Amino acid sequence: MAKYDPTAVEAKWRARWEKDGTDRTDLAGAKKPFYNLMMFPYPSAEGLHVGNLFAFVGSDIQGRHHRQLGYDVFEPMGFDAFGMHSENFALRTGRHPAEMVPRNIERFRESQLKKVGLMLDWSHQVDTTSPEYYRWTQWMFVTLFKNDLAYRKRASVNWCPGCKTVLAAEQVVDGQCERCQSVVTKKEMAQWFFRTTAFAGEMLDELDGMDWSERTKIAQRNWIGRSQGAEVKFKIDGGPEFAVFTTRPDTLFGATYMVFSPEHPLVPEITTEAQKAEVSRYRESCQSLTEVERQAEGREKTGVFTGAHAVNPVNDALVPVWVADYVLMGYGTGAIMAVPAHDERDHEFALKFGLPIVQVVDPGREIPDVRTEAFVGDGRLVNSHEFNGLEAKTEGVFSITSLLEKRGLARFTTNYRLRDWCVSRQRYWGPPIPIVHCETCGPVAVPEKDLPVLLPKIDDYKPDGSGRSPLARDEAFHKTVCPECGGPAVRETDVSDNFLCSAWYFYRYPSTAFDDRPFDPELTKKWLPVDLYVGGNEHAVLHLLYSRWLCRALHKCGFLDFAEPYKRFVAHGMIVKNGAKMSKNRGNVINPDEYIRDFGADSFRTYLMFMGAYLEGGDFRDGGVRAMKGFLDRLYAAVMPPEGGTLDENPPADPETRYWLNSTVRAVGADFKRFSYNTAVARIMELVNHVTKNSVHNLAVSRTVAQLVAPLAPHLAEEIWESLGGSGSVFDAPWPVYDEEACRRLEVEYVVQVNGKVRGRIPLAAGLSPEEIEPLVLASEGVAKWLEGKQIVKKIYVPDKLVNLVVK
RNA sequence: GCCCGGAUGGUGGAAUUGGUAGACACGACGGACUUAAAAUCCGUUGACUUUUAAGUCUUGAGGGUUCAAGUCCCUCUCCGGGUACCA
Repeated sequence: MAKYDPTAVEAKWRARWEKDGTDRTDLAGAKKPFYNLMMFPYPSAEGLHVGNLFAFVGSDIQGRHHRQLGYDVFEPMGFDAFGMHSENFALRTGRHPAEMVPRNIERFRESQLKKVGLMLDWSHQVDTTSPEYYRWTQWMFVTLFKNDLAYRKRASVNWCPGCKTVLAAEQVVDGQCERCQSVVTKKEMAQWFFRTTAFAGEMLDELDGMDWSERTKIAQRNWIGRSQGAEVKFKIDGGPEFAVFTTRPDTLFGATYMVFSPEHPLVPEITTEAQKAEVSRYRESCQSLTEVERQAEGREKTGVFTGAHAVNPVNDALVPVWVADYVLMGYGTGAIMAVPAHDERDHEFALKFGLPIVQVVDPGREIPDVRTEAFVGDGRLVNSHEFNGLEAKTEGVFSITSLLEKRGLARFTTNYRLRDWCVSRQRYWGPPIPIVHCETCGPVAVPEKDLPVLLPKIDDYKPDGSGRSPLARDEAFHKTVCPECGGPAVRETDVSDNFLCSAWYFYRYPSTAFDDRPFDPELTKKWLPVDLYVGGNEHAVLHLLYSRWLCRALHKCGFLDFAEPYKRFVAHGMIVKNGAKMSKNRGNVINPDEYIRDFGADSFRTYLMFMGAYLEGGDFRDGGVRAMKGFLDRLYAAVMPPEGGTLDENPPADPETRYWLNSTVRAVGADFKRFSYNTAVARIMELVNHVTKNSVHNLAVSRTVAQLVAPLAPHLAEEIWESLGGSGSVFDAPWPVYDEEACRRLEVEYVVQVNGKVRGRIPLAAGLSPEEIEPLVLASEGVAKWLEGKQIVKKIYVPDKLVNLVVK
């Protein structure tokens, strides 16, 4: 059998594409722009992971197929090279990130990415660590600062003792640092924040109409977490007023105590002399608790009494005020009214500390005693004086809130779970935050003309845990003058979270040629928002959330005329090996390089896509790539002229061949459209099987096969296309048009069921009427015996498919 | 706990709107070629009863709707992912 040599063929086409500029896009001249974006990788020292390739290939197929459909596809690539992943590795190996990173990038691009056969336009590469890029990352910061979307505040923040830096809420996973798995603690520090909460409501509302994978939207919805309720005003007996947030204002009469978060600023003020020592001891102990300790499964509630009492505004009842860490300062007002009868957490707390439990909701059915178990459900109010009989509901807007609002005791309000994005990092390997602290002017933005604030190359870049970046040790870096008053000043020494670098990289790709603006308005108008973004769902509440927020911010500031960065986002699945998640610990990580070397990129790509459903994920099996090489060999042999022969240049005449050809074109096109790559490969296999079995040697058939397989196996497809005299690149040949008529079979096999059980199959001409079919069915052998002595009470006909006879 | 996915042969996985379950592969078995092996090609391959032929069963478990259920509805089990004291 004629085989092809992937090493030679792939090298040939890599060189050809590069020479001809096949993968480069004329951005200014494009008529039908299609911006095909994939999530850029961070250039780790380990090299590209098979998961990266799975993601990239699935995206590349979309890019290549859109090109076949006549679009001008722009498919760029870059490197997300700032951040702790690179820096931690550098620290471990003792190599400076400034030297290690460029080498990693080089290796990623030249030895790996370029060998995969991705249709990447390398003339627009982006590297987030280059000053030409991070100059504009800093510009983003300055722009946000000037528009009051970036601010500095002292707050209790997540501190990773391993990485010795603060982290955003999104980077704390199960109480641990996303990068190094250290247990995260709380630390009170002054930090830079972006006002992500400012757009929480609109970002949530916008989700409904967005063309995104549903599970990604659900994750964002939960993370933003809207809850509607009321803020109710209480007063400390003989002290200040304070507000609580509740989604159950209807249960106001059931509030038997109040709880303040340990960090609540009113706590020291209201605590009585007698309780001072105990309260301050408790507050200190909360500070030192880690997230893991605080949230430990089944952890008992803790808290202390402040000695103060609050006045319930509806009945003037005095209730004790407690401090407890189950109330969080970062949510609502940092204080709650506790209704132990109708809230599980309050109930647990009340039981432990012997606080009263008053039932105010009557569900109208038998329930356990609220003294032993909280009742959380709908019903009617009781023990609530003038509110008795009103509807009580666990969610929604209640009439009772309006009543309270009229009396000035409460107001409707909406709270979001989302927190402002903490963006400062006490680390070295990131873009310095472009702010200067001046004693007289306060924090001042570095003027745009002075950007970038260059990251100095320092040898001692180890974080010291002091709560300040290693840059704070470099006086030459931070000693400066105030851009406003000219007085002595110090630079901000923290660097930005690297999620800021990745929140805007796709605006930069089209505009890499411009050094006087982050993105060119004309090109941006033409190419953005991104047409299709394919990536992993693990970024649902990180990169995808941040980049949506930044887009909205830039839109509000007048730099973009759209508020959503991606027209469509598709989340691919995760790939596992032999049923188990891949990890270094398990030692079952796949090295893509070896497979590509041994079997070729085309076989590897096609196998990755055949393995399972792209959107669900797949299971990588060892023999798979080899088997796929076997298929591509068979495909090659099937479509090339037979030994000593030629291909028929007439259109195929045989109806069977016409059927297979046309229906495969139809099916593969539909499969590409819905990311169903595994079935697309199966369809092509069926067509190839037909061609082989029937020795079809036909030019049109062969060329079509090359086009069908091209997005999957681009090198091989080009090789076949060229050998068969096709002009130009196979990707510039218009996608074949199928003939609907030829997709129909002339003869079909009817399934005959009796009472829903299959009793026979008869081949019949397609398109017959029930009347024409009936006698043939009744007479057919195998069916007749099931009808003997029975009466047909119903007949169901499904055209060209099935007859079901219901008998008695 | 809550929110999403899943569960189909020995294995990975197919199955547009309910209409032939197991497409397409892998593996296994048998055969051809070969001194032999590899490679390649051809055939068989859900389970059970049984000699053929035929029949029965079969999409995690149990119920239901329907002429017809992997697909729709209810209850439950297990697995994967996300999230977690958010008032």
